[in-house]
Amino acid sequence: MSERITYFVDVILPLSIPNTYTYRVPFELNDQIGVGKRVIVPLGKAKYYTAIVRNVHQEVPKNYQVKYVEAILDDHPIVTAKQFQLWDWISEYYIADLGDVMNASLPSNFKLASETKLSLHPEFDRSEEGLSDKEFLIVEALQVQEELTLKEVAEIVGIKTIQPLIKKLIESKRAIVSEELNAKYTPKFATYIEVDRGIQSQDQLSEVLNILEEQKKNAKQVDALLKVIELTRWQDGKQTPIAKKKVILEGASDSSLNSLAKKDIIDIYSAEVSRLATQDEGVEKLKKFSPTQNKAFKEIEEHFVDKDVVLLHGVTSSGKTELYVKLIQQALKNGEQVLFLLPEIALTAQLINRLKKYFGDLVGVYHSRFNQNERIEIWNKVLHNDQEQFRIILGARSSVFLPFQKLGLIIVDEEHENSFKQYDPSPRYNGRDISIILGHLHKAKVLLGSATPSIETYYNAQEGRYGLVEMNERFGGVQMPEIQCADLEKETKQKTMKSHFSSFLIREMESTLEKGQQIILFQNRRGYTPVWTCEMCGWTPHCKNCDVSLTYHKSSSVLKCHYCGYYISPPSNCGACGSRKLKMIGFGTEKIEDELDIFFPKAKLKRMDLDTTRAKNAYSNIITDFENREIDILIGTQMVTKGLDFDNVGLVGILSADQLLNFPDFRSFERSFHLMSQVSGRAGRKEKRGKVVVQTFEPNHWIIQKVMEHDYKGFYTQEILERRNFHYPPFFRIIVIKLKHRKQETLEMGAASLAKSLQSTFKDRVLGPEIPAVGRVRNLYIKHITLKFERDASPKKVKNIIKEKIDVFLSDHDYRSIRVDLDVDPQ
DNA sequence: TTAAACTTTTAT
DNA sequence: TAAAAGTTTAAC
Repeated sequence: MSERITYFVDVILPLSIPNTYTYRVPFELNDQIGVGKRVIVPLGKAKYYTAIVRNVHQEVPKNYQVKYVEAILDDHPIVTAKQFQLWDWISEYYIADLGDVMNASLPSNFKLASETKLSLHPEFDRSEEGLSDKEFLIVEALQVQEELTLKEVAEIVGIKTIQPLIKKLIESKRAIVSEELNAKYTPKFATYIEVDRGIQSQDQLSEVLNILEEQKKNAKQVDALLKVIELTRWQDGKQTPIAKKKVILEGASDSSLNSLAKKDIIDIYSAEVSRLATQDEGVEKLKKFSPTQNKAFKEIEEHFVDKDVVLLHGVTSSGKTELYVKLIQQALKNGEQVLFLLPEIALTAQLINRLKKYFGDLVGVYHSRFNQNERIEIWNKVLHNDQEQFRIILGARSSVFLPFQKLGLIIVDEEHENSFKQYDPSPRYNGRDISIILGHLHKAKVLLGSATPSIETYYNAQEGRYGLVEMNERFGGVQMPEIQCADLEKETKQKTMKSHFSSFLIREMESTLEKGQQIILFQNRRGYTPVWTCEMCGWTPHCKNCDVSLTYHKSSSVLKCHYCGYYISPPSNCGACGSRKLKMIGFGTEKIEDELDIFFPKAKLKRMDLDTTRAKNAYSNIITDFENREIDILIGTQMVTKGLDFDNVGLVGILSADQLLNFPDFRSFERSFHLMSQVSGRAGRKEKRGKVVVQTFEPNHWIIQKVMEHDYKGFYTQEILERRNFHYPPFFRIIVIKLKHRKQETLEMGAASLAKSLQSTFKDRVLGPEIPAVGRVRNLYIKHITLKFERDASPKKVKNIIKEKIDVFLSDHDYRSIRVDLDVDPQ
């Protein structure tokens, strides 16, 4: 046995705590302790948490009494050294606590936490003497149900502060509490059947059957055995076990199978199975590249010789996916793992199936719709570098946290999408940017793909930091769609508008429908929210917790707040002047649907937005219906712009470009260009040239002109100038400090004071404090301070100063209750 | 006065 | 994250 060395471990707790905590390892666990393993540790008076070992050492901590590690959960590390490096980087760059990074990384079922349960004291004599009403209620409930969680106790007595009550019950020896630690991940088991190894030859089997058949009462067992034999597959003298469930489904009875097992004719046993659906191997072969694709592929390979990151700028349907497939094939051949990142909304069944056709089970999908147990299985497969499954991870931003062993290639498709950025909770990371760091750690190559690259990425490519490969032609020579504007100002003057539809758009829609083609209408949610308003004085009902007006939801007929979920039924008279004349203004997708029903009574309409796709299969049902041409007009938000390939779309309509353009932030032009170009890309496939109609009051706006001309470079050239002139990314880095407090006054004074302190060091790089578009959410007032730093400023130094200033600020008694959140590189 | 609600702090 | 400690509020 090893010596009695006293080890300590620094662990990361899954909490928003700035540092690691140190625990002592009991001697008997010395042999098993290790970095990257999960341990159970006590925290506070009674609670236990799952923590990750970051460090093992022998330094005795001063200043506090160390507690012991309670247990070690893993035989092998579940977090790799490279992951720790990535966590450290994220924690530093995004100014986030390590515990938050851990929470974002680990599937939550890896974490067990203790739950406090209340039960009767064994010596409690059940007398009700001296019990208060509430104590009596609890004791009574405990006589029915042995254990109660604290939540249940709170429900029974109907109050929130139950701690004093419980304390009393414990002191008077009527109840006790216990901590229960429950594992959340449980492997799934299934029962299998095999023919006993002793009787596997044809002769032996028939002999057994003959013996069985001699007795009439064995008839059922004979049937069952025949079923087993019939279902069992043999290969090279070995049998593949079959699921017992299957045999029973085929008519064999449970009891006869058990009797057969007793007679050692078959073996019944239980084995761990995967929750992840498996299907067949990849079948599709890669088609021959077009000359454009060939050229692009060669260029990518050349760039990868001396550059780690390459931007593939290819217009919609230029055949980027095939290039990805070939790159993936090469990485697989080298025995490397591949990460394929996509924005969540682009992770559609269409794309997943397409990749599965090439790679079969080698593709594993990882995103938020998977349950936590499935995520653990994927985690383990990636960790153990499984050779048969999950060589390619197709996932949303959080898949950058998987425990890759040998990552060779990262592809980030739709690189420009702002949904790669996590907004809440901390860490507010950008999946695209992290993938570049991750690539660096693994010495893997990173390919960023987009039809409309982000300004930052394109700039990096222009500067030679990234390799740049362009594909300007659509595959098969399909023409780019023809984009036209509907001039809303003109039509409004001429009174040819039909509600929110221009006569121009309606005409185009009519002729498209006549040709038997389909239509997609795009409508940005913002600015279209339907609001309940008083016709007399303009009053609208507001949320009581947030500074926003309530929006009308037709399906449930309520006025709802988007920020906190507060809702009321629509009032019948005005809250200001008492008038009974209230009506809806603005229009959402629902309203458009209604109106279209009047204009095009024969057309089949479908709406696709957050409301209609909430149900599990709703999304793919709509897609399938559209593919099968059971829908003529599809109306939707952002969702319709991503990852969908249809080949009968004759027309795409953008209902209001102005709402996009006039959004007040520095990215609004970029976002408008991306969105309009992306939606346009849905029009026209397979030989047919599609049409796009953009409704706008400003048809001469330069962004709209660039969209119409399909001129990305023109757009970039002008936009990058604006960014340089006004000190925005990529020339400057932005950090937003968000301050929140219940009291407006405290917040205002605090924000001003912090801004002043920052200004003393950073001068005019500090902007604000400003009240954001929504100045109060969930009863908290909000103020933003924006910091802009030159690209070459040391991020480390800058962040240390910011942290220090905030620490000083929060140590002020007046301001310490102000909540401070940081957003580095906000979107 | 007191119980309950609400805030802030702390944990190794 | 959750419990303890500290502070405010509402009810009588």
